[in-house]
Amino acid sequence: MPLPEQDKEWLNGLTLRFDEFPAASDIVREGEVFAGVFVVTAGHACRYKILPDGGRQILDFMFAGDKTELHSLLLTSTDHGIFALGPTAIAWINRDRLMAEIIDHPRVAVALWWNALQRAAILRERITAMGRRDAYARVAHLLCEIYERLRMVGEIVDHNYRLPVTQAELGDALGLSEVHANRILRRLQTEGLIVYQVRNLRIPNLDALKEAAAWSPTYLHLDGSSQVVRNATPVPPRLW
Amino acid sequence: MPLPEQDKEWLNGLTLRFDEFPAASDIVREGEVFAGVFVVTAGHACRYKILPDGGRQILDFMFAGDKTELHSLLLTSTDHGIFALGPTAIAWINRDRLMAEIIDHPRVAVALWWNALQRAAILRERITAMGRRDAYARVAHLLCEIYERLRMVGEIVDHNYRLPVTQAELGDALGLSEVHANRILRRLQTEGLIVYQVRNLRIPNLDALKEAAAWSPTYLHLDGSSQVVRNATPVPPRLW
DNA sequence: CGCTCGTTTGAGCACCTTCAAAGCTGGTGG
DNA sequence: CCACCAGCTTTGAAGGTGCTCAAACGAGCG
Repeated sequence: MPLPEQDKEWLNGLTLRFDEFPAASDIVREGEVFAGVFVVTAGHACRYKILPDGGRQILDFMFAGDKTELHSLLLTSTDHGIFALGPTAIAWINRDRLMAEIIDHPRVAVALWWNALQRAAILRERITAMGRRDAYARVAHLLCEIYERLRMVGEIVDHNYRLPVTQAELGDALGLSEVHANRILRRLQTEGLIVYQVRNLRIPNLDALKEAAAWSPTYLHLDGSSQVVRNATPVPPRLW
Repeated sequence: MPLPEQDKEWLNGLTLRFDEFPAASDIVREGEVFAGVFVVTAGHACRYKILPDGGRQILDFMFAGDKTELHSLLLTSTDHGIFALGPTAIAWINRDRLMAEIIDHPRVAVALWWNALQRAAILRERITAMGRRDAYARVAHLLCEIYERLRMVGEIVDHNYRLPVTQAELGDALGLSEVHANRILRRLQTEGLIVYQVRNLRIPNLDALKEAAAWSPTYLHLDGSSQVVRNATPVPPRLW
């Protein structure tokens, strides 16, 4: 996300082809040989796993600018699927050229790397929420995180964002039942912390919601990130 | 972990200095500026977070061969601490030389990269367990995972491994209370799936435990990994 | 030998689940 | 343009998994 404009354009040149997926369709199926690397250019997707008993766990969300890690080079098959929550557009990346060109674009390499570290931090925060927060704080926390992540890519309009997620999916992301996810959302609504209608979320008072979630921005590592990317690189350019 | 012997030796040459930590001590404190990269050479450590209300969440475990990701280069401060569960020895890595030498050792770069991908996969599996498995399967699942990870580094002796973890810590890792963690362990014990005494765990019938946990090895990506590392690299050598 | 830390067990309770059914809403076809 | 339909949301009621509080037991250590 925190890529300077010039590198973004350069990245466009790497695109193999664009693809679109309708709402509620699989982009990558669990267990299949990983097709390649892609970037979400618009829409909302998520990674998920299906358990033997049919249960589903949503692992994390992917918004515009998010990319798959470079699994395909090293791992033979995926351990999870990727699912388009709403209509979603992606750009498949030419792996060989990506690899080859990264040498000349240290910033991009650093950005990719930084991105992978941030994703891991998000996973750790999710674990923390699922293990040690109750359903109320957990839902509030996730809504805060999505807010901040969408804000970074300019998808927050007047404290509103689209969240094309059913309440069952929200539950699957947080380890809650559909019914309980609904009750928590209703409670947040009656308390005035959110206004959730037709898959659109409005957060009138972000600070209040963050308070309820005990949300802290540190795990997103927003501070130093873009500087690092911008200020040349901490490693010799030719390295990457 | 799946590093060929020659690269291991080479890695030894990169060590800045060795350090030892007693049981139940902090190796890295949460929020501090990240000191650097290190490898656990012996012992058992874990990453953790402390919540505002005092609750603790253990994020994952680090055994011999596990290393910190290269956070220190890109992120200004840690979002989590690292804690020595038992007496633990680590090797601090000389970052600059690591960076510089990686160029000439593509295998090592790939191994590091693969390692980061595997760690993320482990985090995703943990999320799945916490969200969609009950306490019984969750405990069994973690014990299976630790078994397999320790087996890779040769720390399983006759179906036994040391697990220098209190039951409270086990609970903190899985989102359970100390009391409930205890009850589940006792249940696994009476069912003959484990023998757990003085922080030593014996698994008489691994398949039975895996069955109880609905454990599948895919997320560890053990299959292709070492081959990839061994078979030169999928990318031009000079790249990494 | 006493002390501290960890384990074990009991009892009561709460959060969250499951099951069931009714109310909505947006999309589709007649 | 209306009616139907499918999927999503909402609400109620009952039950269970796992928590909290509390206390006893054990074991290693100074």
